[in-house]
Amino acid sequence: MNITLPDKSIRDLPKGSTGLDLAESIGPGLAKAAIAVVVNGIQKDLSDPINEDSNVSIITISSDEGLEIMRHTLTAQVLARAVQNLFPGTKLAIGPTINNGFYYDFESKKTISNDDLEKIEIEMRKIISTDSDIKKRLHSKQDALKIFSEKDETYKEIIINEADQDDNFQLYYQDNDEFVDLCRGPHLPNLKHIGAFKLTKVAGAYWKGDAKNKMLTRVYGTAWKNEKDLKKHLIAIEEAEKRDHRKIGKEMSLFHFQEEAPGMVFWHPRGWAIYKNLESFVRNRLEKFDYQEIKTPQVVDRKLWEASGHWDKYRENMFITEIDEEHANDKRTNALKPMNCPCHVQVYNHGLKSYRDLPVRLAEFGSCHRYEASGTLHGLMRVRGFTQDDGHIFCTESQIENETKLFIELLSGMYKDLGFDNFDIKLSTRPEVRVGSDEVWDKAEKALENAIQKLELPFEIVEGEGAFYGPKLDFVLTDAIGREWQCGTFQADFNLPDRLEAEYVGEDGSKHRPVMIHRAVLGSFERFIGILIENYSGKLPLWLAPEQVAIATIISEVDDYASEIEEELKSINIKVIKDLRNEKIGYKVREHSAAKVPIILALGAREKESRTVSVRRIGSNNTETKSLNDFIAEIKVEAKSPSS
RNA sequence: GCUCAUAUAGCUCAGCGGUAGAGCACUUGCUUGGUAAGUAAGAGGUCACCGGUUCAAGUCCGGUUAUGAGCUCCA
Repeated sequence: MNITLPDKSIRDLPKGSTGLDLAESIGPGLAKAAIAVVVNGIQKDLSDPINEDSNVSIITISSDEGLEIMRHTLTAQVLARAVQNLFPGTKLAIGPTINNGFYYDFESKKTISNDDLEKIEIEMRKIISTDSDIKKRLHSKQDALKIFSEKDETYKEIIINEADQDDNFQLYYQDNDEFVDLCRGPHLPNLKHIGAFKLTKVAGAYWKGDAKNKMLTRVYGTAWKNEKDLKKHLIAIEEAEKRDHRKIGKEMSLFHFQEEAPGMVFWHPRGWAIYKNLESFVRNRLEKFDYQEIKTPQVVDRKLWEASGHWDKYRENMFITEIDEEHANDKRTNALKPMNCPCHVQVYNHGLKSYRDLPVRLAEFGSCHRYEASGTLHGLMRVRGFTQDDGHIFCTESQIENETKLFIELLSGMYKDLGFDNFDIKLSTRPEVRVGSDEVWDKAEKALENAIQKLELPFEIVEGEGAFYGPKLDFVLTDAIGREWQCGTFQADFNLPDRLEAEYVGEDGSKHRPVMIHRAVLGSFERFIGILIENYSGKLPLWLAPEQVAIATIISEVDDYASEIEEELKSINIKVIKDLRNEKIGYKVREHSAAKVPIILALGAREKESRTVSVRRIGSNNTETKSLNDFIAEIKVEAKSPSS
């Protein structure tokens, strides 16, 4: 039979040759490095026979595919075996690979904790050092079930029973046959191909990812082809931890949380300064795009939530308020608003609207409260009290396309000015369960798609992931270290205008339902500020920084000069810290650098004499001396918000 | 919400049955020093909360709350 290699060369091998035979026919080096093959696009074990003319490529650990196979073998054959060696009676569930590593889910009588990881690693290295071959046998369903039921591997039995095949269940063994695991494969032919690895954490995980099921113990690890790559990865994780907004927020005293209000931010002066800078940036942009800003109530009677449908669906996530009976006649049940849209419809409904008024664009910095499950709270990223840069557009179906286009223009400009040049767009289409006719969905999906295409932007379609009330666009930005954050959203809604009876008078003189579009660019201010802090490692651009210039004196004779500069900077709205303390300049520089003040001016006798300033910028160890007038002119321009 | 872990000074952490510790920060004295820590002294704590074991509990046990890592969830 003829085997076609990726370089199009053809080799003639006897029928039934294995991947290993093929590799050997090419060269001994490759035979040694080979770990698996891809036959006609499907990954196979090196020992699998090839029975017909095929396109075959050989996988080594240097490729992404090879690395994944190695991680897979490491978890399924080594980690699983090590845990069973150490903790007999542990049952195996599943052990897949993930980005940069792998995990395995176990059910064990012994609670496995982080302290056990080192012990498990040692056991794993012991197993690897045996250089065992990994062998595969195929079993019928019945045989496979028998093998695992004897071992009391409940989860493997479930997997086999739920599989649609009747035979060819792949079981992998190591040398002595003591350890067996069911696996789709392929695996390394021998444990000596395993590279560098480290177990990273243990955590609970539900069987099959369903909260109704039993909680299993999941052990996570990371694995690479060599020590160098492993180290690189561990350093990258450390770097990411250094920019954790909770850590930086504490260091810079931006905000805090406390027990009495879990998930609600106590903003400190400096953190709130950032918030205000961001808010006024957004406000200016919204005005430019013809939004009208409104403000609606925090506490609203349940009747409105019943009408909007939220009471039925999301009540368990709402903060409900009841008035103490002793103190009020009015015992109505209210809820803190979990979202702004029902209130926005109330504003829209006030006064008769004509088709000439559309589109109506209402915006609100809407404070919302949602009772999020306690385990999901996470710094500023996931909170219970937050403020959306929310907005709702009431328009006709035929206006959706243009509104989409305008929104993307608004959003891309804002992201760019905030320092995010790249973002992806995801278009989510109709889900199985939905409201509205197919005809309307066709039009709405088409409108969103057309708008993106006219702007010549790439996008991805996510089938069936739209909300039940309409299709949506999600905007995902990429931060400085390559992490993705979904922030912006644009959702057409055919449901709420109906439920809350929004109307406009059409050209024909009769009443029609407008389409409502829910949209946000940042998502929530809290979360977005968290993202900004992590993106910039706290070193925010001058216009967003809570304190912009620190004036640090070297000798007390220049205090008056420092005060003069302070006054001048304040007069052009620059936020200044004047540091006249009896400390050395090195001490002052260190302190203000740690506080991430963008600009430090050091003033000594020379500067006062020549009316200059010595400028030191955050992130740089160089200083630059320039005339006070030049500095003022420069900073005046630089500190301007990009929205002004 | 679930699993596991953690909770000691403003911050970072040590202490693990026998009178609460360190570094930094803070206050005061000396020091006017040229770009990431001058120097000395002082002050600062119901050891998260509630209960239990013990002659004796930050220390051991149980519960509560919060936080962390995952899981589930996110209108």
